Amino acid sequence: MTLVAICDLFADVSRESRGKRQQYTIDGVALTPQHGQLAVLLAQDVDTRVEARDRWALPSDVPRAGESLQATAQRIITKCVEIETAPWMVQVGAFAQTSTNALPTESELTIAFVALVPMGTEPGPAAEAAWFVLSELPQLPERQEHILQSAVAAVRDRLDLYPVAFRLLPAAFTLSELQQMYELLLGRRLHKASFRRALQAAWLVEPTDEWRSEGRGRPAQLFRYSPRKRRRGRRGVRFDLLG
Amino acid sequence: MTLVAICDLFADVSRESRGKRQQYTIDGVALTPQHGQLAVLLAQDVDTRVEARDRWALPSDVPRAGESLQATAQRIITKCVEIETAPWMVQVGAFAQTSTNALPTESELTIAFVALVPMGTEPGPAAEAAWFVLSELPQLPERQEHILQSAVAAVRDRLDLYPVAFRLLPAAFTLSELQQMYELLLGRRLHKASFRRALQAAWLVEPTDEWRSEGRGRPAQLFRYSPRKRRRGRRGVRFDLLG
DNA sequence: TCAATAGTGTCTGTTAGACATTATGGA
DNA sequence: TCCATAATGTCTAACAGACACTATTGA
Repeated sequence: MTLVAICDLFADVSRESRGKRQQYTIDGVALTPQHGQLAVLLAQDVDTRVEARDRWALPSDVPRAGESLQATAQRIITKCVEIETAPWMVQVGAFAQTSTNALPTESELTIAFVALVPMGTEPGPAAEAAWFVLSELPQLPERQEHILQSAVAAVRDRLDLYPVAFRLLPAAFTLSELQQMYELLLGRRLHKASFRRALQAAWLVEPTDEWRSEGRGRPAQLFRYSPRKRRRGRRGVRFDLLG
Repeated sequence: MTLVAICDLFADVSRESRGKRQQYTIDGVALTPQHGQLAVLLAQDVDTRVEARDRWALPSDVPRAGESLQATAQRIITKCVEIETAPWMVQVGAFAQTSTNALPTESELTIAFVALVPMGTEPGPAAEAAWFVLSELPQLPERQEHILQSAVAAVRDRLDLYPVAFRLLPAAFTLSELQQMYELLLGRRLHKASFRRALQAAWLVEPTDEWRSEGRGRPAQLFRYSPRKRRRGRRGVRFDLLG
């Protein structure tokens, strides 16, 4: 074995373990409401090769030295959207490469985070990013499709435990908007009277002095998120959802 | 730079990227009921160094070539317990090294899975493993304490969505045992009559012909898990748990 | 017999879901 | 005026939680 060969081998190993292709990456799934649906933030693939043009993918990056997973995900999202405060975010999980159909640009392992971004937030100026409603997605790598499904499911699973719907709304909103947000996240219709009664019992919102008139009907009062008590559910076990 | 120096450097990089210390590991959190509490399966640290003796830790390993994360976790768990069928298992999440307090034996990143093992399952013969009730844990690395808390929380969060309690019971059980299991997982007492009414409405169990007498009182009928319908919850939003 | 546990029947306050009604704007 | 939407009141069936009661064993 010649010295040149050893150096080549060393360079190869070094690139893999230290260089841009780390053993794992972080994927950020940013969700926002748009046209009565959920929309996800996709970025143009940074890979400049010709065959990678016009390919959309979840924003992704690797952690910097000493940077936590959550901080990395925050950085990835905030780089792609015009947002002032850090959005609500939670880890979806780790996803290994599904051995078949592996793209050369994909890392062996990725850890996905899902973030909720208020409606009306624009994609960032620097990054090549855009919102896509879930029903009109471009072609995505197989693993990213799976991550996206898991991310939406992770938000839905937390709906009745955390007030995530308010994270998707502006600071002031009408109760109809709030109900539509819950219906969007739950994927089914709710009864207006019951919804408001439950909302009142939970002491989650307070009315403002403002009213908003849109279209024909009576103007709606604006509310703001303002949790008061935390009356933990002291009811028995609900088996309805089991099975 | 001499050839020897280059070779040393190469060897160092190579060990990190390919050798036994991978960039990520899989941790398995096996839970079982024991003495009215949850118990976790811990293994003796495989590290044979003197200072690592008598150190208990979560069973852990790295994926083999082409092995999925879930399959790796299954292998880790089934190696440590006397179990016939694969237990219920779900991913808890990815945990990076908390930069400070990093032990040299810990990988940079670990992906934790939690498994529910039926009561009475014995630790495996080959492995140096044992059950520890959560209130009497030995000293664990800081990150493993955190993983353990997250694993228990992950199971509790799924309690009202999936019938996980049955995974902790033998095939035949009394309704009192089932109620105790729910009380153990929920961390609070339930009302007997309400519990049974909800159970009957959910069509989750069916009675067997057997009865079991333990101690003084009237013998209890044995039931088995047998989900019939899946009456998805068509009720409104419960805000009690929000806030 | 007493003690202890299993299992069931009944009552009541609460609430989800449905329906109806009033209020208030725009077309 | 008609229509559309907001907001609220009322009714009912269902259910959670509580209590009481019966049933069946061991001590």
